[in-house]
Amino acid sequence: MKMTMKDIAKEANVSTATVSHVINGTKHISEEKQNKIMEVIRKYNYIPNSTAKNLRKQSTKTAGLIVSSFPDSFVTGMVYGAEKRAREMGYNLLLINTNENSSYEKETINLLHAQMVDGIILAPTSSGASYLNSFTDDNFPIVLVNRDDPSVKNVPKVTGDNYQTGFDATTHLLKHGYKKIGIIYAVANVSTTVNRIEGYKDALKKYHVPFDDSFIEQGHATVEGGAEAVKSLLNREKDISALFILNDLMTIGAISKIKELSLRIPKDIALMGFGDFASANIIDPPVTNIVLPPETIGKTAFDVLLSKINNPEYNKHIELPPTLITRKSCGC
Amino acid sequence: MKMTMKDIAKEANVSTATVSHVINGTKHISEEKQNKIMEVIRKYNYIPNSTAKNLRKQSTKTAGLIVSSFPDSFVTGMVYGAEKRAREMGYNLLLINTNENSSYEKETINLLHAQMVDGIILAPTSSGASYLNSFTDDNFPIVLVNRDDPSVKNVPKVTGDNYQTGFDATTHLLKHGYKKIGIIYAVANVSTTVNRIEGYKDALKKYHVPFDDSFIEQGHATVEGGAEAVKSLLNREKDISALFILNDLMTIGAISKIKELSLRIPKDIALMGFGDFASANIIDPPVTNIVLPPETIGKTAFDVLLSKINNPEYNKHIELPPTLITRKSCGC
DNA sequence: GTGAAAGCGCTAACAC
DNA sequence: GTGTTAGCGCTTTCAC
Repeated sequence: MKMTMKDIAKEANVSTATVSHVINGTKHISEEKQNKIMEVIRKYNYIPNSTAKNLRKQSTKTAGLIVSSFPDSFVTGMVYGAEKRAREMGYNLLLINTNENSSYEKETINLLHAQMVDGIILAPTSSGASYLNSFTDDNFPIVLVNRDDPSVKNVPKVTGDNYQTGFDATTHLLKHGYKKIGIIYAVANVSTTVNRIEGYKDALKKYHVPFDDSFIEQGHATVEGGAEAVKSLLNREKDISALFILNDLMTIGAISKIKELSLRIPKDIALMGFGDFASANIIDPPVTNIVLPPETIGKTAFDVLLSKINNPEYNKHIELPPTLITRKSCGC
Repeated sequence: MKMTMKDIAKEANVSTATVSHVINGTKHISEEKQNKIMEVIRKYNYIPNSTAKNLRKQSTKTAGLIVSSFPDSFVTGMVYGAEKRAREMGYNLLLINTNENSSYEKETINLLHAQMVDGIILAPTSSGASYLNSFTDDNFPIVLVNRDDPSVKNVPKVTGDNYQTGFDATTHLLKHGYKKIGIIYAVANVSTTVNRIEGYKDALKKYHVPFDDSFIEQGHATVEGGAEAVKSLLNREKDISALFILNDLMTIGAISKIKELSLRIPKDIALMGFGDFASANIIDPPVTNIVLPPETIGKTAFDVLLSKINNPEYNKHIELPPTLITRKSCGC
């Protein structure tokens, strides 16, 4: 049978107030009653009903984590970091995957806003998140993660430094002498993609290499998508000598296609991937990647959410730097 | 300002009951009042407080998904399948990762049991889950996923057929003529490992190959762990001619180590991996894997949870069959 | 130190 | 067709 605090109180011959106080340590209760109450609690294995507690306290100690592309290895890492941190801090995490579906995203936020959650960590879809302003204006704690959206005001953000990522990756390729550098990306109109391309452009500019937007190709964020993107890009631009690929699955697909085309890496075409997938080192040749720390981003996002919950004025933008892991595919 | 149903009722000159009925469609309300109410609701962008609703209805429309090793690609796939299905069915998912920590698992289940969740999908740790019986006896809906634990009664289960996985993988290697087949695994005392090894033994028996338990090696479920396990196994058993590796990251580590040892795959040592990782096809040689469908397992687990919620007597064990993806590493 | 009781925001039985 | 109201299980103010 399901026990309530009332039942416990009755059996211990005290009031519910007293029971509540010993459970939460909110007031000093005589040792005698305390012992008696704990005994009854243990006897029935009683656990207070969180729903009732939540209603009363207007807080659920759970946060929403809304991502838009799962399972992508980067996103998975973020989820891991956030979940771990949440747990450490006594929170639970509601995981929602919107699959880049913006109207589902809105719906979800509305739902979670209705008290199910103390705050939300959101990796927005590509459709823009300015509708969030009605929530943030209301001081509902939201933090933007991974993807930035400048149109949302009054939110803290945790992202990787995608501009620097694009800049460093491109510079590295440029230093190896490659000038015709293609880019393959998956999701348009998100800061991760846009900023990396900005960095790419600026690196080209610095090296006086003209920018050509037909060197940029979009594809699906899958192995097959990467293969197809390479094919269509190389078909159009035959003298591309290096590739910067913004997604790990696509990198794998790209390598597959390049080998199929009997092109040699890096001799005929050099390769720079994004995100450090496990097999990067045993592929022939080992693939050079530029990485952003997904787990740290997730963990930090949760910390930032907590800051925002405790201080509505907290609106920092934390940007984590990239790391270049050089192996052979870039010509190193 | 935060609106309540009472506020809406007052502004629309009706009772809260009427508001509730138009929101939930639980009774027929005159079109006139209905319109008025909807208008007020929209005006304030009102959303009913779920906590209050949950308390009243004794149901939260959220389920707990407790996994013990995240982010492992198999687990990630399961999470994806379950989350997707939950969403389709109007449920939310609370994701918890116990990191193989059994006492944290217990704690979590206690917590979630206290009304935060309508049921739980659990991939138990290796420490045994018989303590669950106190919950399942109470008809709290729990489904075991991925890892089976026969000591838990009155639960439905969704797993891969791990016995068949071990049997088929081993048989395939045997048919290629390999007799000295090593096994590398990560987690001891879980059905996934134990049953695959059972299948391995039975396959050996069928081919009249003696079983030798020093052919079995444990390691960490990481790239490095796989490398080390291969090293120590090959050090001990020099005439091993094939390897069955139960975890994808370990497979990658193993390949790395084998190449480092200047051994050729499959000539010197054949390889059978588990789980179809993206790069399997572009590694040299492409690696043969036996796979169980993580996404289907996750999706099915959620369906089964729903069945269990609706029918406390539902206790089926659904076992999904493996698929062999033959490439080159096995000698094919 | 302890208890009575109000009230969090909703649903649903019941009355009209 | 609509309103009144009890009550879900807890926390917390206020008396004592």
